[in-house]
Amino acid sequence: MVRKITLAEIAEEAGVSKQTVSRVINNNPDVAIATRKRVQEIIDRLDYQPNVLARRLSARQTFTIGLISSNLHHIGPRSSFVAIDRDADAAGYRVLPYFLHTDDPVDPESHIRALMAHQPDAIIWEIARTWDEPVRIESPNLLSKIPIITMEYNLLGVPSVLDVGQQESARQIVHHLFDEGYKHVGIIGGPSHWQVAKRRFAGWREALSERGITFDERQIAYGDWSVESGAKGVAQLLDQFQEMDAVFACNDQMALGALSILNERGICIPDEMGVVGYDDMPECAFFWPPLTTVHQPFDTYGSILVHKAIEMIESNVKYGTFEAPEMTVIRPEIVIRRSSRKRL
Amino acid sequence: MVRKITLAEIAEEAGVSKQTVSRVINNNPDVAIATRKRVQEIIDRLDYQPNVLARRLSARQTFTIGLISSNLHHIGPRSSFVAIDRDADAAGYRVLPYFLHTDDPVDPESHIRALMAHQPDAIIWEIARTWDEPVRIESPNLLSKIPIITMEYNLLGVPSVLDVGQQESARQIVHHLFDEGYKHVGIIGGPSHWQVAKRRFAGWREALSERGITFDERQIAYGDWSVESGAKGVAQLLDQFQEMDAVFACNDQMALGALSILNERGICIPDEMGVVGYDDMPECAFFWPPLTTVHQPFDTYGSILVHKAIEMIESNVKYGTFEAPEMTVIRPEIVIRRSSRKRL
DNA sequence: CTGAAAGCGCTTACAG
DNA sequence: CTGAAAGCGCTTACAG
Repeated sequence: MVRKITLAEIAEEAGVSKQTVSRVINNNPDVAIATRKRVQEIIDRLDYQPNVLARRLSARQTFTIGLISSNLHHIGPRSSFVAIDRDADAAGYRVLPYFLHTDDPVDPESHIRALMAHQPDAIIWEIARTWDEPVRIESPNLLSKIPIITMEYNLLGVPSVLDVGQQESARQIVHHLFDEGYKHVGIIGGPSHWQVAKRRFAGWREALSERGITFDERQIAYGDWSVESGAKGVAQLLDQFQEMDAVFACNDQMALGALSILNERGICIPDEMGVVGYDDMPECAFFWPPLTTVHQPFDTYGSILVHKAIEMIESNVKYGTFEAPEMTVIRPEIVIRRSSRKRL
Repeated sequence: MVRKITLAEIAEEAGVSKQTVSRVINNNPDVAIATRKRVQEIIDRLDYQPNVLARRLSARQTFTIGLISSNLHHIGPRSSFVAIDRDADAAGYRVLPYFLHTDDPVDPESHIRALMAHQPDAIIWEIARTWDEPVRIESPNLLSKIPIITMEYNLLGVPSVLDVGQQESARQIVHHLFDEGYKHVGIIGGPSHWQVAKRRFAGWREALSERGITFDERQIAYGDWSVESGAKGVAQLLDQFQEMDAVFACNDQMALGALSILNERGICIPDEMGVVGYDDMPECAFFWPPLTTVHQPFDTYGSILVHKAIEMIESNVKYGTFEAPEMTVIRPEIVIRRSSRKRL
């Protein structure tokens, strides 16, 4: 391996001390203009690039934000991640992502510990998983050192900085179906260990009960968020819940699967069957027919997470202490398209 | 900020030298069993986690692979990235991703230089962009130190390790349309600074010329890969190329946009109009009607890139030199679904 | 405005 | 099997 140029060599070449070179690369104003110019020229000529590892090791801060995130194949984690990465970059931080590649049970402590070894200034926990028993991070070592924040639900004993009204918007979209004149609303739920799946399911149940409808097991199918599972789910519902005239798929992908089966069987949407989804992925407006859904501003979620994390980091650097910022509340709105317009 | 436990403290506590602790955490066999046990117990009790930065700074290797990638909103870069991250993890490497968030012109040298500051063991350049004039990495400093590989096209003067037959499969899918009896095939192309867009376009043109068809500007619309642009593109084609009876959208998203407009206008697919896409994203089989497309094994692309990179890293570590591995050739296959089955 | 010294937390030869 | 010394490439007080 070819050796890389070091700060010491620049200092030597310029006939100054290492600190002076350090000041130049860090834009410290306490350098004479002539000195700065001479050093900078040598840096440029030798194509010198400071070693980030060394810099991070010796400095107080690494300007790094750890992120523990779900699989990027899902629109939510993906869109939030893109926003997190972009906004962190713009603020002078690097994101250190740690992606979970399976849907297996996760052990938050071990993941956070692994990330901690990289000395991030803060950690964002972006996994929407739920556990049968409450899970909290126990090790005080882990909690006290740097800010750790979560997306929504206070699962880990760490502050959640963002409250998304999943249940409320699910409730609203189901009410919308009733308002349109549909009577028998089935649901294709998400995997039950996802917190968001539970919330959306609860919203459906709440709307039913507000309409005085008795809860019925036949109205329920479960998917795994995938298109295939939405297709299977609607087929199962058509079979076991024959009076069904509308279906709430708990994400847009599953709604697409449902649309496909319904179209295939010649069931007319929205006249004979209403279909609604959740997320408002960019494709929704181009489904056949265009899909009514709940719009989630994932981009905003990501931005909020980064900015709260940075806020906490800066407090930590300045005062040696940090506290949870105020929780931001977001209420996703429903977007009505043709798939649910029975009255038209 | 609370202090973190260091190797020195473990050594002190255990009454051994730092090297011995180092040997324990690195699973070096040259440690007496009793010593190892005692040290390990203290490590566990104090919840010690070695500082990755310090380790990387002093060791020869960082076990890090730099990645320069396009926006993850596109299925290709995203799926490949997931595979790269997963396979690198499995092999004991961390991926250091650097995502481009805009579609603006990029300067490869500056991106590679920025990544280099993190001391990766190799770099994967995963941007499919093209430049008007040939772009090569000039700085010998950049090229000689660590392996840098690209996805396909030898854009940068660095080895490309994967050859995907984009043009050939585009050609095949257009021939498939002719075989089904379609006569007038329009195209919705991708942005022209994407290498893959050029290749797919060339495949379309090649098929036309093989069928003895004269090239006609009215048959062409350009999109930007998005669903919206596919919708606009097909509307434009319907307008300017009225005899059109089939359309090749250069990715599935744009094909979805096209399907939407065609359905909207009551044009029957596949009888009156054939539609084909490119990529075979998981949703394709559930479009209305299900979409004929070219299947790209993005997952495999990612795996190949990682494994070639690791191969080169290991050669570099062992022999202090590396060379470009053999290029792997992949020929994506077409997947025929209903959107193009005129003969049915 | 500039520099000599110490230190960040590890690993690498080398010696025994 | 174990350890004293030097070093990775920077930054941080501190002194002048």
